[in-house]
Amino acid sequence: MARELPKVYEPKTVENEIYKMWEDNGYFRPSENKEAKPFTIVMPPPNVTGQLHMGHAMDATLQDTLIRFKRMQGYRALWVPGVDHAGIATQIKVEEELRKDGITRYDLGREKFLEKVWDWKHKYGNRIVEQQKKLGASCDWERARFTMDEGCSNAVREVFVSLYEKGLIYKGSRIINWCPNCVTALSDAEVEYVDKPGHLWHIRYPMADGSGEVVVATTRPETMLGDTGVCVNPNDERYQAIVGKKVILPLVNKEIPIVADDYAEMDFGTGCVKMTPAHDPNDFEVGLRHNLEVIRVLDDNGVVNSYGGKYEGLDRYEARKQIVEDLQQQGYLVEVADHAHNVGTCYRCHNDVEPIISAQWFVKMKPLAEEAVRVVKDGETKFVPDRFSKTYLNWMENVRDWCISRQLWWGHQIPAWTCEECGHITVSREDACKCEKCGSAKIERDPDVLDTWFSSALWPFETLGWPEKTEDLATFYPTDVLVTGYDIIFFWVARMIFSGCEHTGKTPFHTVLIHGLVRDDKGRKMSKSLGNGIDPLEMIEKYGCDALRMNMVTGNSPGNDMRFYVERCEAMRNFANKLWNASRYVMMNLAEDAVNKLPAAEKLEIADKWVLSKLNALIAEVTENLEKYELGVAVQKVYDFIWDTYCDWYIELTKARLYSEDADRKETAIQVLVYVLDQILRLLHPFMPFITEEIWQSIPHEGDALIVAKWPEYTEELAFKAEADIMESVMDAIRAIRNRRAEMNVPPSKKAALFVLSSKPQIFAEGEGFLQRLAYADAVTVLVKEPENLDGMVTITTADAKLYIPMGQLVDVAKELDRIEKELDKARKNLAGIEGKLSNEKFTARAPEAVVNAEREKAAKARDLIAQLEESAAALKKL
RNA sequence: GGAGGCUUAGCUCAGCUGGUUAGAGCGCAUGCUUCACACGCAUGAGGUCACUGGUUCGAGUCCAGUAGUCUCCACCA
Repeated sequence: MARELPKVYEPKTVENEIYKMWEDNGYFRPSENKEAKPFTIVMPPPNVTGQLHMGHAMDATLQDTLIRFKRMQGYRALWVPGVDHAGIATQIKVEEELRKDGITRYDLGREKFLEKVWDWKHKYGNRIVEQQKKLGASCDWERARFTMDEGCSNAVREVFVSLYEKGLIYKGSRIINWCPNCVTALSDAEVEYVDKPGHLWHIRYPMADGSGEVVVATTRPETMLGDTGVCVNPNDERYQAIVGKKVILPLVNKEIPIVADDYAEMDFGTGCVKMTPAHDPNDFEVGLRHNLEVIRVLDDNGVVNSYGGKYEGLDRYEARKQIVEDLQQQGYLVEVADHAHNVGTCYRCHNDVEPIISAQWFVKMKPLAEEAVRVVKDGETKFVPDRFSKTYLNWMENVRDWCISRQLWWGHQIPAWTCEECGHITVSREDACKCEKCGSAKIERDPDVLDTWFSSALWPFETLGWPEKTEDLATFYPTDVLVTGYDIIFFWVARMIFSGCEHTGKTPFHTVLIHGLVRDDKGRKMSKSLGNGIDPLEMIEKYGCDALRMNMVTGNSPGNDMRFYVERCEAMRNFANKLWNASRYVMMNLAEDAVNKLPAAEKLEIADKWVLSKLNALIAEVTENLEKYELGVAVQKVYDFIWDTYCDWYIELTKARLYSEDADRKETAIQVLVYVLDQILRLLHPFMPFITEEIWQSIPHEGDALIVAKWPEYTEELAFKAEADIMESVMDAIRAIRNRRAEMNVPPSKKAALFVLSSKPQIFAEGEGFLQRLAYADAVTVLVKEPENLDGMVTITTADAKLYIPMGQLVDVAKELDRIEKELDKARKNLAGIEGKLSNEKFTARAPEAVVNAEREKAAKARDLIAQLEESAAALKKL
């Protein structure tokens, strides 16, 4: 009987059904087996506004591969999914929608606006989840979390209050990065510096006493409206006399002092720097030291305010233009030089960020960083690859206080109430109704919300129930591996580590597996503006999810970017099809009532023992590679085994038996075929979950589903070294014959007799069937001595045998001799190399014995080959 | 100004703790209606592993330097 399967694998029809089957059966939940060790991954929560892109596809594929591997190994594998509320991104999105109706969030008011955002969340928030399911992600959706759900909100509140109580959160006026477009403060990490061509304007500031002038240089002339001083280096002889004097600020006509501070570098520009303490972090520091006034001249929208005099109401760029023009006209502009400089831009909207003095909330980082540095230094958390621990440490050791307040509405509102009577700030776990100091009921809640990353920082434990003492938290925390891209080490990984240490006393994961970015085929970042993004869902539609996943993981090495080639999806689709057809072949030959059971050892033939040995080695290697997070290496080995070892060789080797009349031998072959196929499917399942499950369900199997089947293990009894070697000898002969026939352009349909002379004749007696089928021999004769007549005989030499094929007129003796000479030359060079090594006493004395022995074996083989070739040459010459 | 990555076949990339005849995919060439698969089979061509030194019995693999290239971090107006 034959089980019929379609000739071409159709992923589309399979994937949805399989996924549903897994989900319906609860396979994504960690097993109930309390004896088993837990293994936990928390998923980097995608933005609620997100659309699945290749970055997600790679991230999810790596995580899912690890989770599936561990699940099969018997761990209580838990992959916690969730979605991030993404403060700015989401708010902007909803505001854009409102704009279509011609309204702003201010028209609606905070409460109504937030309702709109929640509406939006309920409407679109599940889209990214559905897309992740298309990737085959085996997360426990029942445990899915949202950074603004009740539990996470509680966690955020608890963390904020407890840090405040410990004095690690404070409110203060500092220079922060301000995005005039998003109208909010940003953290240092949220600023992207871009090299932009600009100018250096040299401006004349006359001395107040009329004794001359100083010239200052600036890249942002509009900030001069807020200048409250000029700074020179105390050691600068040019300016010693004028320190303490005053200059007149042009356009503003105001006297400002000249101060001396190391900050001014003598050899940059003129050595004089204008000081704008409200709009430059360095100037702010200098200002503190010298008691300079702080005058903020730009408002929240980047427009000049009333301190800007006649420039009030101008946007910062217009103001710059106007001011430069006026300086020029009034003769204050000395020089304009081209000057490229590093401009901070908003990581969300990419507009220039303005350093502005502003009252914001900060997390005091120094005390928190200490433990976060220690856990990485002590290896309690390891980065893979290791070089990222340096990146991390460098950042953490120099980290500055974290500005966590955002002037947005969408997010966790800061639990702080300011008293209108006494000015005291009440920070509380419960919503406050009166001032904790004076008892006044006239208190007002801080309108700001927290940085989105403030809640993401708690992700590994808030998702498991913290601050409640839940069973999940006890079981699955600390988590095991965090998988993410190097682009968010500072934003997220670093903050999770110090948060975990501070609030749970434990580093949140022992391993951080870092991957790179997915780039387009030209190596460019995939981006909306370039329009070079490739939609993962489109690839899934076209080539199947498994093919896309394979694309993401083959050739992928930790920490390195990869280019996306559609052609590789195609190649992987082909691979899926190959596996599909190999399975079809096995099933076609399978009896209805077949079971998957390896035959007794005495029934196994050399091909069986060979493939089982190879499989055994594969299992050991792949398991080790996966445990070391070398997913790319692991998958390559599985791929090669399936295509090369199983399909191209083993299946072909079994054909003679499968089509023979010997029921017993046939049975053995088919049993081994099924057994190996089953093992292959297990090894491949973490990478290609759908097709492997689909096939596995169709072959004889024990258990309900491959997703929860046992991971293969190395078994000593299945390592048949000697038999595997024999098989390789025969395969060598087959390859050599095919090679010669191809060179001589002999079509496969033209069979020929084959005579074999070997020091190991029994090998070739056993291998006769293989030679017939795979080396186009019609009859195989094992010889005891060299044939008398070599006329019309093609001679092929391998390490273990000499093969003779009577090809009559096709043989060209001169050509034959020529090629033997070539082979001899190669073999002699090879031997010379090995002998060189062996005659080196230092080598034999110092190299490990196994290595030396291996070289000796190689030398012996090389000598045999040379002897054989020489004999052949001599025989030919006689003709 | 610091830190780090990359440089291996025509293209894109693997190569783990030093010992392989240096691999894969795509591409290329030749042949094949072989009863699982042309999304296939067989065979082949193609590499002084950027360069220069060093360590070692032995280096694509470790160390130093050089060149090219990319990235991150940093307050030089």
